[in-house]
Amino acid sequence: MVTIYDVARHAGVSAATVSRVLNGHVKVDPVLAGRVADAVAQLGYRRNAVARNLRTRQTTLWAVIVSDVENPFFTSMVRGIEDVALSAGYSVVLCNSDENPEKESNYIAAALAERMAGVVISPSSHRVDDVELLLQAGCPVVVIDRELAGISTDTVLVDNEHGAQIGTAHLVDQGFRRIACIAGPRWLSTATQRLDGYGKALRAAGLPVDPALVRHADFRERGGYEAMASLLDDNAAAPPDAVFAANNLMTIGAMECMVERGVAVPSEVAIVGFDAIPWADLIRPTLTTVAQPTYEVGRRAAQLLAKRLASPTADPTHVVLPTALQIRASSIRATD
Amino acid sequence: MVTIYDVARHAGVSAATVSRVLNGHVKVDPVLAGRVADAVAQLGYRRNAVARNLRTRQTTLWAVIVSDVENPFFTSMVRGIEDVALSAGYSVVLCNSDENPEKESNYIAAALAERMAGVVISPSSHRVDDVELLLQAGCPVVVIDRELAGISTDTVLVDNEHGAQIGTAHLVDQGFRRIACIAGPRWLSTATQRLDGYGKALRAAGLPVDPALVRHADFRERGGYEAMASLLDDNAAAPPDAVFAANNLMTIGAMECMVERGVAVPSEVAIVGFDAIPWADLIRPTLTTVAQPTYEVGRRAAQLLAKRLASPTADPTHVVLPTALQIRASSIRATD
DNA sequence: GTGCGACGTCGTAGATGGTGACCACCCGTG
DNA sequence: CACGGGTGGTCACCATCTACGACGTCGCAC
Repeated sequence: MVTIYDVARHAGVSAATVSRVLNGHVKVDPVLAGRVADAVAQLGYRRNAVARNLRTRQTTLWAVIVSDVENPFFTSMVRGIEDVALSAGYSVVLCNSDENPEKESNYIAAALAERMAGVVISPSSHRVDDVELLLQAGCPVVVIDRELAGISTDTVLVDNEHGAQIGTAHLVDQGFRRIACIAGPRWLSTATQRLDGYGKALRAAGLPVDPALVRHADFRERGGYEAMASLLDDNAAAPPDAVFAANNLMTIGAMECMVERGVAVPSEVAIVGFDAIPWADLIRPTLTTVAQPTYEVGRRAAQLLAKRLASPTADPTHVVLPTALQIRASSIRATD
Repeated sequence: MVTIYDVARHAGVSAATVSRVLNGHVKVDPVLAGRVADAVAQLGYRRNAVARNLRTRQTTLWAVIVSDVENPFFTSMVRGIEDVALSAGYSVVLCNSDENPEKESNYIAAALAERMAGVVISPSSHRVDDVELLLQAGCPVVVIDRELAGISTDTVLVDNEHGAQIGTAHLVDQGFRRIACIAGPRWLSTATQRLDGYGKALRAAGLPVDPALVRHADFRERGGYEAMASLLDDNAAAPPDAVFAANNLMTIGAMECMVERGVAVPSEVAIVGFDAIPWADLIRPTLTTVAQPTYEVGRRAAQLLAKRLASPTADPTHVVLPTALQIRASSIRATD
């Protein structure tokens, strides 16, 4: 591997001058600069970021730790982060914690060990100590999608409670009365807030919140499927006439369960899901969803991180983005 | 940030001894080792991977450069890579080249600069020089999904030609005669091989390959949509009765175009897509696809990379995995 | 019991590649 | 000739690893 010294020798200057040419924040005689540039090209020199990072005590890498790369919600967000990061001169490395706190811990340790410039994380765990570690080490963190209690960082969330409320209220408006909820894991703020929104909408309509109509699952397709199956099995006497599913993959799972069992949607059971679903227009019936501005969540998070790197001591910013109900066929009550 | 010297001082030993305890491949007096471990715990020491990477001239990071994170095909593959990498002691960082050769170049430069241990790449460009750079620098590369001509690396592909052939032949078997093809970018091996398979199936059935029924698009949803629109517009006199779409997102796009225009699938135009599509069972009609073993592609690629790191001089391995036709409703000819 | 050699363990010091503060030098100008 | 601004070289430093050498201990032989 060719080093800066090889370049210096080849160009007949000192290594420091090569470094100056490479970084460009100090003036160098154009003649020498030219010789250096030639030497770099001829030798095929590429600077060693590892050595550079060690000396400068900083890197240009951002770690983005998402809880499920296979969920289109997160990949769209990543695109938003990337676009901002690249234009700010940073590179994004994506880490998939797979809803697994242990993997998440490992990636945080790696981010710390590699002295990454910053971290954007959608926490898979409600534990706060790993993130605390990052902050103690002076590594800026932006928390997205999921709130982390008891810790003060820049945050970008969406209005989960309100989104769930309008989604559920829409079902109420349509005349459904036994509205079930497939909620997420109890320890995730997104899950509890969406469950709260569901409850609020029911109470606002004077409807009871029946525990028999609420299931907690894991935000995965399989979990949604099983929750739906359990809702149908356990309420055979008085089945739900509608379901509010707290994320996209669980909505899919619930749909698959109903298709498999021949439950007609929406005439027997209507459904509204949280999170947009790719090609929702092709699914029959088309799915009513509470859409989040996923790309925008990523973009804002990246902007916050860039700003924090510029001024580390500013007060944490909390951004809450709005959701929007997109009404399609799956939630429309058949007119008798 | 606490360094190995701080630990050494605290434990009353030399930094070298701390290093030995940390790495564990040299014997150290258990008493000293214990003191070191205590000091590490008390001070909250975390070793600086940057310095370590510099000194050892190696890292434990793999760069996985995919051409589109938003395509479920790639994310599933990434999971396969991850699972192997983690169990082999490596961490995976995911880079999204977004089908953009320039971004790809940047990420390769970053992988090189950061001296990553290895790279798994699904090339967005047919240019070979960037990958050549990696190889010259001694960084092992595994190419996946797309062939890179004129370069010798470990490779994991699927049998694109055969997959396309059985997909198209299935349409022929169903009695369709004007079978169009929405092909991918001309410079991607996956695209040309699938187009070849399409042609082969037609010729085997004694059908002509009509250029008016072939469109090249960009493997994106939008591209599939536009290609379908163009196929319908330009062949208004004698429209295609079936379409073979060369990847998942373009299949979706083509479907959306047909839904929008009220073209009935499969009675007016049937469709078969390459690549599985998530929740294909929920789409109406359900989609016939040529499925690839995506997770397995990732797993095998990771295994090859791990093996290459162990023995860098072994001959390159080429793995070709089979595809399988999954027949659903979108390709079934209505019986008159 | 003493001396010597072997072995095991630890510390010292140099190396890894690059950066930047500091200093010396050159040249132009007053 | 003195002064100063601009340039380039020297060298210390970033945090860690490891080759080498030193030292202590133990065993064995005389």
